[in-house]
Amino acid sequence: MKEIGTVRMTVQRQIILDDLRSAKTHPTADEVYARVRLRLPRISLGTVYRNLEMLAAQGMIQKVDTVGTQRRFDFNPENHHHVRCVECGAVDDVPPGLVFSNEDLPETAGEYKILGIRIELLGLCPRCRQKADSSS
Amino acid sequence: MKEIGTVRMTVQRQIILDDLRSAKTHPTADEVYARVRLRLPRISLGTVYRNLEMLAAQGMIQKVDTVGTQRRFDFNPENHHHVRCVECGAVDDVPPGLVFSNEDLPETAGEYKILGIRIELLGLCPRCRQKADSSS
DNA sequence: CTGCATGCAAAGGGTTTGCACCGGC
DNA sequence: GCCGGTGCAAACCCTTTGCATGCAG
Repeated sequence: MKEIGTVRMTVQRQIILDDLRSAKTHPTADEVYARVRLRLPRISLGTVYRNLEMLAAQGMIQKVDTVGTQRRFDFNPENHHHVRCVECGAVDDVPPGLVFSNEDLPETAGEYKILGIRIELLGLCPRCRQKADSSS
Repeated sequence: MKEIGTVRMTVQRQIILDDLRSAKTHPTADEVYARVRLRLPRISLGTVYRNLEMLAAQGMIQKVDTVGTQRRFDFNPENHHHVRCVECGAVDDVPPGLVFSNEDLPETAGEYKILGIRIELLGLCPRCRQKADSSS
């Protein structure tokens, strides 16, 4: 168990958090980097990664891990699921209760003790849906 | 839509498939590589990747994508979920029907048209469970 | 013979890290 | 002033790819 010392609120961290909260999307680290750089031209990508990771560890934001693609981040730390567009990679929130609520979690599965579940819906976003319709 | 030509059954592909089917675990590409090399010392890791990918595309095996870790492969191509041990990374099958059956899939979520779902249970394997108990 | 598959090695892409300096508290 | 944070660049790690050669059908 590693003890964490004091967490400082640096300008960088503040602006990263601001950006995430105001964008209300699910950006990747480099998208955050690109935007934050407009306000803080000398910030480094490493710092962005470090801060996103740390903010997630503090429970102030949430990591959205998706398989085979870049990690994304969510300003909303509440536990909820995500949909990913298989065409364009867009990620959005799933209305709560739609597919699985945590009460449904079994205590064990086979010989495993269950601690959590990761769910990722795959689908077509409105935009790509239209494109698919009009091209068929 | 890319047309696939004839798929040949090479020695390499046969042995990789054999290995996966007899191991009945969920190995990573390099674990397969290590074992197959005992029988085929000159095989390359690239070939292992290419074949695993191809066998999965043919529906003869299944990819087990887990977030933030190495990809794993499953000799069983049937659609089923997996549990991953958060301690040691071990991956096992979840008894069918335990958490979610595909009939439960909604057609839409928000504005997205739903095509599929990826579920990954997180837990403690029997071994790590014991370790945790005895150390507390 | 044809063209898919292989071995090798290099490139790729996202993420992490070592280090010296910087700046919150 | 102390110690966590930063910028920079290099390292990492898994996976993919280009290319000349090999071999299945």
